[in-house]
Amino acid sequence: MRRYEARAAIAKALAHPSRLLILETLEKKERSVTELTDLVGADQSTVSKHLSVLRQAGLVDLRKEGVTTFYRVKVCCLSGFWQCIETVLRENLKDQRAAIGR
Amino acid sequence: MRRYEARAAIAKALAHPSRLLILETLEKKERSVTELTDLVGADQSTVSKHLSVLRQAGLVDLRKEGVTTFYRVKVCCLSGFWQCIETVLRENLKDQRAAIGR
DNA sequence: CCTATTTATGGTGGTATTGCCATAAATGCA
DNA sequence: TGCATTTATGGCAATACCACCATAAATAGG
Repeated sequence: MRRYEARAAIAKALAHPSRLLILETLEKKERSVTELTDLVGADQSTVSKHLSVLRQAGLVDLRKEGVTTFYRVKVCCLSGFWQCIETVLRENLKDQRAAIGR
Repeated sequence: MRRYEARAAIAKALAHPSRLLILETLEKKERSVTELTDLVGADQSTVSKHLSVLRQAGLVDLRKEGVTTFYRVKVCCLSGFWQCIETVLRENLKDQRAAIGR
């Protein structure tokens, strides 16, 4: 069961819309907290905590340059995750349509 | 942002150790609620609710046969998810070792 | 018909998550 | 030094999640 707790901890870090947005953005290039705060549109402290969650899970890494902190994606396996999610969403949509059409 | 909420809903369904155990078990073959309750080792009502969460997310499907309900995996994309999680866990372990060794 | 089995659901208490505010710490610049 | 900028953290209230208990509903068997 220990094994599944470790896995669930990663999934939990992925289980928030703002964090998914952040992750996908960081996949393109690194960003400062200020930039990510503008992107997400929440309080700076809120974004900082989201970043902390992603970091604890080992999904992102940071690089300090003077007073600003640049975050970047640490792992290279996210495409598998995105694909899985998108597949499920497509299936669900298809089922919904089928249910309505009947 | 709507798009990320839909994605996060799927990730949320994956963000619990019991649900991950259930999913991985169902990948092999369909199971009844009783079987899954024994497997997880929680209350039957708890397992039933976990299954409801997985179903709402579109991750599992059910088939009723008399009084028993058989659940089965509905999507075929989970391997991408497992691989991503495992990769992250391996990376984290490696980093931990490196941090201790220094 | 009565009973046992199987599953789902309402209720409840405890815990965790989330968001914002205020603020501290660190850095850079005039 | 004084001040602005950038992040991180503690505090707190609202919400969501989770586990169990009790129980209802449906079916199968005697």
